[in-house]
Amino acid sequence: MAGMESQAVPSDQSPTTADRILDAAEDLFAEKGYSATSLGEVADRVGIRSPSLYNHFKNKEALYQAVLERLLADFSAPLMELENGPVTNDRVMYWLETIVRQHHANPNLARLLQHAALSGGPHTNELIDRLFRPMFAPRVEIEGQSISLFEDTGLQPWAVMAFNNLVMSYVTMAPMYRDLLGQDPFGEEALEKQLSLIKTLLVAVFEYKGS
Amino acid sequence: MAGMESQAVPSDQSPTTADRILDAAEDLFAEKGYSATSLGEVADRVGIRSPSLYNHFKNKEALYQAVLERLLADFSAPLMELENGPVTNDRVMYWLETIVRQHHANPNLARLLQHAALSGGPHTNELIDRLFRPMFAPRVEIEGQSISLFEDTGLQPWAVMAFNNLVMSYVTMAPMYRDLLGQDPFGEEALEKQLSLIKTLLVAVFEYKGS
DNA sequence: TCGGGATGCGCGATTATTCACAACGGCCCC
DNA sequence: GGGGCCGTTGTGAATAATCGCGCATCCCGA
Repeated sequence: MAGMESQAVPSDQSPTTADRILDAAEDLFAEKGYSATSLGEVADRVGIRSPSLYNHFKNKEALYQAVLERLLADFSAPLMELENGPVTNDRVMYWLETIVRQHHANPNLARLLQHAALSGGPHTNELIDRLFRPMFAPRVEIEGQSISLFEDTGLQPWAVMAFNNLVMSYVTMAPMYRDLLGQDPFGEEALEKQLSLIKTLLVAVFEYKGS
Repeated sequence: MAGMESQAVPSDQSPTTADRILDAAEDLFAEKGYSATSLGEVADRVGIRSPSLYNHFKNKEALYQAVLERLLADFSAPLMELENGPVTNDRVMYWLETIVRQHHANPNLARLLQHAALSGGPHTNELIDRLFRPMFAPRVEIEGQSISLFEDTGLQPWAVMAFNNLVMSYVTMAPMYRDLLGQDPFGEEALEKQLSLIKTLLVAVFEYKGS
């Protein structure tokens, strides 16, 4: 789940111990949250003893920050791409699809963010600043009447967050989907269904001209 | 936040110690999750020492179950009401509004559920069974073409879950909304905005007849 | 031989849980 | 009405487990 992240190394060689620690820690932090994750468990997954972790990371907090950094690097890319051009309906649609696929490929960032938001701890702010704040920075230009549907009602930022929540909460609620819908929530079939649903919603919003 | 729950007692008298423990525990479990919540902190909020908790609850797990029970009793009511009649667009709309208001009034159930889903622990199943499973039980009758928009594409349960996620993730992401939108996410103004947004989405879906 | 990395040991803090015991209120019986 | 009694609710002390983390040591490959 956290295995095939960005790697600067030439690809074929086996990952360094530090990377394997990051992988294990990412999964555990995402699953149980910061304080409920024990370094002993991280070490167990890597196959070393817990004091060995300190050869690679200063302490638990530093390990968490490193995990966060690696995730944020991956996930802030699509938005920067969106803003490299006019914000049309089509490109918003494409951006949303990219995000959905990305969270399906690695659900851990959504889970980490959800843990942070729930406990309102100090980690929350960095995540907000790096993931969402850029969305509401003074925009280059917003074109088309579609998105301005919300703009003039003051609902636009709320709508943006709503679609984000739609994507991320699917991932954070995945175990529920498995049991309720009887389907692997991260399988190809489920991905197609979620994409189709979100697109339907988005198109409906685009075509809706007010009651 | 967890103060004015259902009370069988004549109302005016001060709440029992057990109730005050439940209130404190509910807030803490919802904020930090099960294992990150310490009984010492619960006891502190009540104003007693932690061993005293054992006079009212067998152990930590039993306390958690009691908290859950009280919440589920409150939150499963609206759905039962929905199913006491034809499932028309108007009544679905009304049901959704009720749910939104309920989660705004007490965000703790959504938070508890989110913690459970994230860690996929044993608490998840009971929540699913009591909150969501009834939604997908063989229905009495679904009327109107609106909802069947999803039905014949096999997306209907997904759509139901999507709107639920929309409501619940707003609550679990509340700290983010406070910082991003600069507004108390549980204030009256925010509630109106979220209601308006969700209604807009729902109407858009109702009126959308396929691209 | 040198040094990065793994280890065993152990300290101090926190945690859930148990237990013996004290305060207190009501209740029966004389 | 008063004295003994008991059940409820509180307490401090103690226990065993777990955790983050520091330290001295050792191993192994360059």
